[in-house]
Amino acid sequence: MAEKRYKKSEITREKILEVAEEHFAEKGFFGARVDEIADSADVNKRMLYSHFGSKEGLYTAVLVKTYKRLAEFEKHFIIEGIDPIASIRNIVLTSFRFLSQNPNFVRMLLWENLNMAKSVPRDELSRLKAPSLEYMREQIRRGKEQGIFRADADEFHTVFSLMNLCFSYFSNIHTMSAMLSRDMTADEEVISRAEYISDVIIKYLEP
Amino acid sequence: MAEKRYKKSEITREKILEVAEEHFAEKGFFGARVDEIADSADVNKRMLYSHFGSKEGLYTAVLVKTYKRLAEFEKHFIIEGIDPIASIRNIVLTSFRFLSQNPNFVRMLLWENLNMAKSVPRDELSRLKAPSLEYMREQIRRGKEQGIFRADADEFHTVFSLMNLCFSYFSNIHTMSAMLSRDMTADEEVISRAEYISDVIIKYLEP
DNA sequence: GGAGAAAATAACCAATTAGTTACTTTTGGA
DNA sequence: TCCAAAAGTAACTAATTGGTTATTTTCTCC
Repeated sequence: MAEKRYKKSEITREKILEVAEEHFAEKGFFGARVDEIADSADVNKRMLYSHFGSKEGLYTAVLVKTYKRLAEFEKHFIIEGIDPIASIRNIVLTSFRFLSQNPNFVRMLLWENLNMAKSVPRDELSRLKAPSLEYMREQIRRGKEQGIFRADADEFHTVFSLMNLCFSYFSNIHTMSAMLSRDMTADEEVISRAEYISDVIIKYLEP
Repeated sequence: MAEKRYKKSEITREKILEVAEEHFAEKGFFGARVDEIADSADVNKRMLYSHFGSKEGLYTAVLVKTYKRLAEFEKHFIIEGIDPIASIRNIVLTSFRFLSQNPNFVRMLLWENLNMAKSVPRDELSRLKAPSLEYMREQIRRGKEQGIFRADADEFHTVFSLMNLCFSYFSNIHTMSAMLSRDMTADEEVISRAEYISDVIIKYLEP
């Protein structure tokens, strides 16, 4: 049972990671404080450093963990034996489900986007390239072959728009709610938004 | 000429503001350093404080200035005497022009969105509510009245989508370029994107 | 041209920050 | 039972940070 030895260390590590995710998602890399993370996790700062080496090391670990959740979720995008239109609706709904369940993912991605090309090199993360993107494109292609979608519909831009529409709903929800004077966090609002996005995309694709 | 007195002070103020915008847009409120801003502006830190009171005061001043640029630009959204379809194309193109010319605006808005409800209270800014939003909605309504657009097209969601599609192109351009392995900063790419967005929106609105 | 106020400077301060060191406690296997 | 290694603690450090003070320079108006 060599693996089980000092299991408590692993628990501490997980606890730090969990708390750190909240802090980094909330305040970003520069806004988050190492001492605060250690305190919130009820762990000595020393342990944080022995596990992750530095603030940056901890941040990267959080980022990897966050991205992994998306990778694991991607299987839900794929449903066999449904028509391309249903497939697109499923992609939108699945994206909405993931994004609403993972607000930290949304925020971490936004921070990353803003801090890009700075301080922290994240080579391994730059090859994110979710496989589901290629899947979406396939669905459009399949629809074209079946004559359900226009042959001249732009596949690249459509996939890009679909992603943007889903993501930006969650990333701008607060600013937009204020700007448009309409609370968009309500459940029925979220669902109606997902439907609308599917409608727009499908209408564009249709002949 | 009492106003002209000590004009140099005003020049210093502008210089600080200009440099601070670059720093805050680049690194955000927490990432930017007061000393660096003062150094870059070739100005003594003391002057920065006598003009703006605090780091927060300076940040708010930059934010106000940035937002004002949008307010001034909004007139370009409005063109009299064109049909609703041309109007929507103009709105998209104008948004693209503004956003590509004001990368700092894009970044400041992203930082604001992430820091929202934190530390810095910005009451006066929360009532941003660009009047052009109402104008967009009017154009859709006008199209409906003329029978060019579907009567049951969702006005709110469409305005929201149009904004999101335009904004997210510029806010995610780097992440997305990497993810989709396609450099989207190139000029012809930007133009084709604007056209695509108009197409999607118009196709949704058409009967 | 000199008086007085505003603008500008440099050196300083107190608080906070990421990161470390020297030390004690716990653990699992022999 | 004992011991070596790992886990954990608390106090410390050096650097950085936003912000200030005491002082000198510059400018406008009489």
